[in-house]
Amino acid sequence: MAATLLEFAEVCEKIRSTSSKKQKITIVANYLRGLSREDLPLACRLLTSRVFPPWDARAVNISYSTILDALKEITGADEKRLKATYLKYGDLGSAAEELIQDKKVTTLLQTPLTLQNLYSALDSAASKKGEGAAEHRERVLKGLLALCSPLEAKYLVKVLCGEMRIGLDEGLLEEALAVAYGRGLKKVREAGLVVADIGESALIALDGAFETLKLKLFHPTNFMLAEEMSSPQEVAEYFRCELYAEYKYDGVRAQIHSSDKEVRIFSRRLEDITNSFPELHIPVGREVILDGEIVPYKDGLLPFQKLQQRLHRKTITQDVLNETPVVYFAFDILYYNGETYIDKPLKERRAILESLDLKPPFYYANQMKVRSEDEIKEAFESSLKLGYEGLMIKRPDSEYTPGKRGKKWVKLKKELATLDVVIVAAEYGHGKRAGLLSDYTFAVKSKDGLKVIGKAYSGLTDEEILDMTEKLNKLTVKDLGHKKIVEPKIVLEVAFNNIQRSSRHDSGYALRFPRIKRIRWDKSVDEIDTLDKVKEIYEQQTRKK
DNA sequence: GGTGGCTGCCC
DNA sequence: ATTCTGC
DNA sequence: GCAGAATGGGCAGCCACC
Repeated sequence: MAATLLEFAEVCEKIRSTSSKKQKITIVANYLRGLSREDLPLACRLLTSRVFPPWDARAVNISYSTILDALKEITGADEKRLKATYLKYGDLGSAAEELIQDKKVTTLLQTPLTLQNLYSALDSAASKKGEGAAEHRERVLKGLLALCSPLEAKYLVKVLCGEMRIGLDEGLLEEALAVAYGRGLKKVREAGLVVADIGESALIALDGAFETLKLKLFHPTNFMLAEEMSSPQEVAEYFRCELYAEYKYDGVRAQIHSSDKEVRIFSRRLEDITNSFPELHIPVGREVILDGEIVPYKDGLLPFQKLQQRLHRKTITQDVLNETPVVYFAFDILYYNGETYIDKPLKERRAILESLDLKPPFYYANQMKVRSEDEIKEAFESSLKLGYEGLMIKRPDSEYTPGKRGKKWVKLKKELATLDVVIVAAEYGHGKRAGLLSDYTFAVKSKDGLKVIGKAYSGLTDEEILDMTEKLNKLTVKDLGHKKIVEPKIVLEVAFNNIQRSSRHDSGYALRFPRIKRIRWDKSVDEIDTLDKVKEIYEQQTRKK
C-alpha cells in the first residue's frame, strides 16, 4: 500500500509529542518497517525536511513568501490574520494547520495524497524554469494545499520551510533505521558517511548491504568536522600525545574528486561547485578524493567576500579569474586508486597524499608536529601572524569520521575584541522561541547618534531570554508587530570573528558571526563603544592581509 | 534594461 | 557559522 | 557528550515588475 501524507503527518505528530529519544526511535522504526522500498527513501528524506538527496542539483524553491501567498488564496485569510497566526505559533506549519481549517476548497471525496504524489508535484516545481516559473510553483503548492487536511498541510509546510521541529533529525533517524531492520548503529552511520543521503542509507539498512559500501568517485561523501577548544592548554591536556597542527584557512571546504581525465568539486553541503573553479580542473592523474580548502589568493590572502563572489557564479570570466584567483590546500585523502582510505589513520593518509606530488594551484596544507601547550601556542600564533583564522589540530591516528563525533579533530580560533552595544530593536523568535523577544538589533554610538551594526540571537540562556522579553516590552516605544523598537537602555557585550563593510546597517559595517557574550546590566548607553572603535578594528584586521 | 524580492547556500 | 538544552 | 533547535551576514541566480 502506498504511503500517504496523512500517515506521515500523524507519525510526525507522535514524534513531536514525546521528548523521549527512545520513544521517538521506536515510533519511527515501526513506521519505517511498514513502508515499501519505493516509499522508504522518500519518507526518510521528508522526515529530515528534504525532498531530494543533498547532492541533487534540484531545489524546490518554495519557501516562506510563496507559502504565505498560497495560504492567503486557499484559505481566504487576510494579511492581518495570516501575520497574527504566524506570530502566534512562530512556525509556519502550525499556522497553516490552523488557517487551513477554514479553507474554501474541500476535499472530502478525494483519494488521499500519497508521498509519491507529493514528490512528483515538488519535482515539477523544482524543474520548472524561465518565465512563469514562480507562478507555476505557487500553483503547484496551492494544488497540494487544496488536497490537504490541516495536519497534512502542517507537515507539508514544515518540509518546505526546512524545519520540522519534531525533535528528530538525521542522527535519531539513523538510530531508528538500525532498530527497524536489526542492524548495528555503527554500520548505519558508516553507510551515512559514504552515501551522504538518508534515503539511500535507509535502503542499505533495509537490505543489510553494508559490505558493498565503497566510496565512489564523483559521488560526494560527508565531511569530517572539528570541535572548538578554547586554549592551547585545553588541547594539550585533552590529547597528551603528538598532534598534527594545520593553519585554519578562511575559505570554502571542498572535496575534490579526480580521475586521470575529469575533476569534480563538492562543497560541505555536497553541492557540485565544479563550475565555480575552472583553474582547479586539473586532473591529478590517479583516481583520488581529496579533502581541503579553496582559498582566494593573489600576492597574499584575499578576504572571504571575494571568494563568495565566485561561489555560485554560473560563468567565471577571465576578469574574475584575474581578480580573485584561488588555490587549494589539500589536507586529506579519502580514496586512492579504487581504494577507500577513510578507516586508515591520518598519518597513513597524509603519507599517501604527499606521494601524489601535487602541483600549483594545488598545495599541501602545512603540517606542524606539536605536543606541548607551548608548541601549540607557538603554532597558533604563527598562524594568526600569517593572517589565517586559527589552527586545526588532529590526532595522527584519527580515522576519517563524519561530524563532531569523537573529538579527534579540534580547532582553535582567534578571539577578536568584543564590543559593548545597546539594543535598539527586538524581534519575536520562531519555534520554541515563539512569543519571546529573542533576536536583538544593536547599535554603537557616533557623533550623529546611534548606528546599527548588527543583530544577534545566540549566547543567552532561555531564562535570560524570558527576562529580556519582559524588560524589552516595557522599553518598547514603537510596536511593529513582529518587531519592536525599544528605548536604547540595555547594553550587551557582543563577540564576533570579523568586521565587514556593509550596506545592511546604517553604521556601514556588519559583524561576522555575532553572538552575545553577556548582558552588561552594570553599563549605561553612554558607556557603549563608538563607531570610531569599529572602524579601528576594521582597519587593523584589513592591514594584516 | 534596471531593480528588488525570494531562495538557497557559503562562512 | 555559534550557542544552549534535554536526554 | 551527543543530537537537535534557533538564528547571524553576504553573495549569485532567478524571476516579477516597472
